[in-house]
Amino acid sequence: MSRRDQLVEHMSRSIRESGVGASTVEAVLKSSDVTAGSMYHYFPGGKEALAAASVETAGAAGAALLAVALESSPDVSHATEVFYTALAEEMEETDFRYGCPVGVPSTEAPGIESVRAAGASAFQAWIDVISAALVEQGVDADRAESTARFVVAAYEGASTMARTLRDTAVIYDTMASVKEYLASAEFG
Amino acid sequence: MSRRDQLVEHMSRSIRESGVGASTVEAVLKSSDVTAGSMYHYFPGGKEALAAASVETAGAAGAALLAVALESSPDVSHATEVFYTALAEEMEETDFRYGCPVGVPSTEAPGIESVRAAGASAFQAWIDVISAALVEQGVDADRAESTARFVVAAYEGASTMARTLRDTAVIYDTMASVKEYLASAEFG
DNA sequence: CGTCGACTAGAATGATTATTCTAGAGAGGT
DNA sequence: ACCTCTCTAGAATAATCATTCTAGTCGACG
Repeated sequence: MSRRDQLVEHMSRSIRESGVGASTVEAVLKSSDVTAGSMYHYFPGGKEALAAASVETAGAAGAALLAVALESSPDVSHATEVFYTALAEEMEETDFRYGCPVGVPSTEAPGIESVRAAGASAFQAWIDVISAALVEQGVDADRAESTARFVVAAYEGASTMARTLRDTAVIYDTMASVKEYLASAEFG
Repeated sequence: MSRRDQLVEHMSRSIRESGVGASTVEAVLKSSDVTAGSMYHYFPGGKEALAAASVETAGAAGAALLAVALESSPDVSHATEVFYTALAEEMEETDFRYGCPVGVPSTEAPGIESVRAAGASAFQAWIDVISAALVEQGVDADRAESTARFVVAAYEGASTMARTLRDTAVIYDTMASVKEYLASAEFG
């Protein structure tokens, strides 16, 4: 793993835990065992550029994961179950320490334009993948797009609330409602 | 308005815009025209205590607003429309600058225990108000509670995404889905 | 072998920050 | 008038941070 990737990885972890504002490059350098010189070689834009890169990387990884899941089993309702369950399990395993690597910076630091733009690309990519799967299931394009937006929004909100309430119930409840919605509305 | 309230107000605004981590007491002091001595008189716990107080205040205000809205017209679907529409309009009016005063710190800084606890109280209070209104509408208690959790989660996620995408479409789409869900599921 | 360019080390710098401290103003009671 | 208690002022402090700088190392390639 290159030093650049190490930096991105550790910055992402720090952002998931504490957000961009409270993440320090000093801590990231230490935990990733990279020196300042190296970091400013790869990221002349400094902390902001590193944060944006970490959002971008996480966004792409999420989109890839979604795409793979929906490829092997194109049922959006089933994919919903898989992703929400994975989220709930990770929350419990990590004692609710980590938020979404895209959702956290997007909520906290959209004032940093490069971070906001990376978050927007990520969200849109996720929406596109889900929307395409819905279209595949016979939903018309407009409704697929708006449904996909709703699905991602519900997921992000559930993640935030679970971490704050320190309880996965909101994840399972939201999952159940989204699935009910998909069952009742998409094929009606 | 007391100096204490000024501090809470300006800290809340700063958090909504930039999160807790990137909010500085220096800036809050300056914008609220209060000196450091006064602040540490009211908040011996410093920045963290001020942030927690601002989350608590915003949570109570939100619960009161919800309660009033649901009292005058106890239809949860209608209240949903009112709140989502208000959110979308505020987003446009303020150029997507401000996030939810409870959701932002809860997403970013649940690692600060006092902030997390204040956020949890706020979310639970909102859930309780909505749940009570659903029970009033004839929904059984368990289902009311889990539906309320879903409603709040969807709202928070929509707020985050709208700010990042700089587009209110996700708010209206999420609102439509939540309303459809309420219509199809709660009285079935 | 030598040189060039990519990459690294890590101390130094300068700015920003939260917090503390000392001193005192002002109201309200006695 | 005087005392006391709450609150305010604002400079001083000490720590932390992002970034820059100088001086390299190392490998590839002529």
